[in-house]
Amino acid sequence: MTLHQLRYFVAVVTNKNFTRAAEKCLVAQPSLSQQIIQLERELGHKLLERLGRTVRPTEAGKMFHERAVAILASVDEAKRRVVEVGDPERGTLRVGAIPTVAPYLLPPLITRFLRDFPRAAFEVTEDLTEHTVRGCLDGSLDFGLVALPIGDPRLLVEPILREELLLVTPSGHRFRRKRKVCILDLIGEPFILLSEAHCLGEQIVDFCAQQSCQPLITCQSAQLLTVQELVAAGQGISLIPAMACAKDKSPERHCRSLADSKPSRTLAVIRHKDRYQSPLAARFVEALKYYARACPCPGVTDMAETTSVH
Amino acid sequence: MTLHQLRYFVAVVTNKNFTRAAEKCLVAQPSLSQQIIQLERELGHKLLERLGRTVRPTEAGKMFHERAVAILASVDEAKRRVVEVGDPERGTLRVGAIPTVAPYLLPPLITRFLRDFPRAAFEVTEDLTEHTVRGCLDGSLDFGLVALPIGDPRLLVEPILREELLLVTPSGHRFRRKRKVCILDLIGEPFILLSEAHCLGEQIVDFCAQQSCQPLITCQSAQLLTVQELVAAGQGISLIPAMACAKDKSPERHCRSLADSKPSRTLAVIRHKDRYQSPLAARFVEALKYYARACPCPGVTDMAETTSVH
DNA sequence: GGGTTGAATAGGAAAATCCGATGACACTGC
DNA sequence: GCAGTGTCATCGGATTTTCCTATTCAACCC
Repeated sequence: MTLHQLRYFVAVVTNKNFTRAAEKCLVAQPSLSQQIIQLERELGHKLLERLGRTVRPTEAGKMFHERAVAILASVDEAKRRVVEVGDPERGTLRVGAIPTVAPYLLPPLITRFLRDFPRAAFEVTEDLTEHTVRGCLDGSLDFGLVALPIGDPRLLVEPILREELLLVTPSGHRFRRKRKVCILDLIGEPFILLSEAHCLGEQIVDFCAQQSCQPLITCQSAQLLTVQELVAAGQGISLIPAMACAKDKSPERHCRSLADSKPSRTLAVIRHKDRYQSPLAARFVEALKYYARACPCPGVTDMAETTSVH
Repeated sequence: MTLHQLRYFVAVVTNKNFTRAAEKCLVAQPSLSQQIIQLERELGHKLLERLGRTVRPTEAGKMFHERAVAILASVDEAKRRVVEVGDPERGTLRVGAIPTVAPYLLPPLITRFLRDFPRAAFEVTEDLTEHTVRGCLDGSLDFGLVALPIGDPRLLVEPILREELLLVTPSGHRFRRKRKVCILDLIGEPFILLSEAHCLGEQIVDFCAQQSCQPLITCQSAQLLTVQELVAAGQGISLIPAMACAKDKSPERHCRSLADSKPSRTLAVIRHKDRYQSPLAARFVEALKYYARACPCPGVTDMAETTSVH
């Protein structure tokens, strides 16, 4: 058995296809096929079912895949830890973050962190909550930045900051003339919602349902930026995280707090409970908390020193 | 990085010597040297300090060694689990046991188990408590049979049976004429002790100290069998586990229970808390408990259904 | 059926690994 | 000191493994 064989096998399972897997692994398809066949021969079991056009793992294959991913992650971690020995400020931090957080929180944070730790390096992976969680579990991420709630008991969840969701309206909207806008004012208002694939989209729907306020959803978009631009274009109003509003300098739209029940979300760092945390990673989490306290952005409040919840 | 390189590296660390490691790995020494050098080059760090005649790992090397052992164990486990898929009664059980237990408990148990599960296989490793514990921790053993106490919090400890330590005397000893022998009768009596490397040796010393009874230790031996033979040869008396007495058919020595405070030890199965337990391994632990209940040997009592202790 | 997609096979090239012989170095014993 | 020994690194060539291109074979799709 070879680590290459494990890599090839994992690639086939994730791509469900030999040819694409071979491309990803930068080898020719026959080479990959041979290695898989040899792996199966050594183990004495078929790992993959080749049925016509699709490939999927057998029962044994599923089990083996799980272990193979763990082994590869473990190899990777061993390598990275060797680099860290003797210079705890050197190393690569693999950070996952959801798309509604990553562009607003990470760039200033990473910039500042690299000023203090110039020999650190970053690998940022922007993806939905589900994938970020999976990355933390299988070891391909050191930690993830996501919004609560997070349920997995294998993860350590540290709340970092609470972020208000602000009302964003086109500049010329009639709400601008109101002294205050309440949640129930949104009823019947054309509303632009983030796709429910994002946890933020879900959370807004839940919040509105709780407040018995059903806005008139006119449009669903996959990106926060698109939502903002649609608002500017006069297609409706929306609720947007405070940090996204703070970054938004466009004169065509305007952000404000709701007057009565202010919706918010809590961002948290998640990481695997049992996995080793490098000194550098620990420093980054510290920096993150410090940043939350010092954040100049209105609508963002740091968490009181909470103990970790799972 | 290659799995072979990891194996070679681990072999060098355990043997503290390239040449011997190469022999163990069934390759020539230059091949092994090259692979180690390449591994070090890839990681960008020296892993081993070659100082004159001895080799020892650097700081980075120690850390990497720990991970390498875990990775290799994990590869091994993945292989073994593939074999188990589809036939949960097939597989290899890697059992560790201390020398004062292994020859008395395992042979009948394994014989009986193989009658019920003929497609199972065994790999028995007989070694002192410390090594057995280490094997369970690093994954080279599925479980271990040891005597309490066991302190490591990463282990699951299930007490199996309590075994009395019986007094063994030469056939013609004056104790044979006594109706009962008490612990304090042993004072000043020539006593043959098992080497304190064995936990049993330690336990007997502790027990005697507790009872303020200091026998006259005339001889320390590394094997239980040697102790028994020395007793038969009239060199003294000793305390021997009940199962060892039951196996002992020699007419030259005689076993009996102490009349007052009966010393005993508790045997337990230990295994890693987080590691996967194969169905077959679970069946073996069951068989072990069943055997403890049905054990025909006087001085052995099974544990009441206890919850696992750590 | 002809076209397409995708995995296996074949044969030879390229690369990695291995081996024996040898060199370099330190320690040992006289 | 100085030969002797134990031990790891280096060298050149043999062996084995891996990889690539070209091709075949099988399933699916019109």
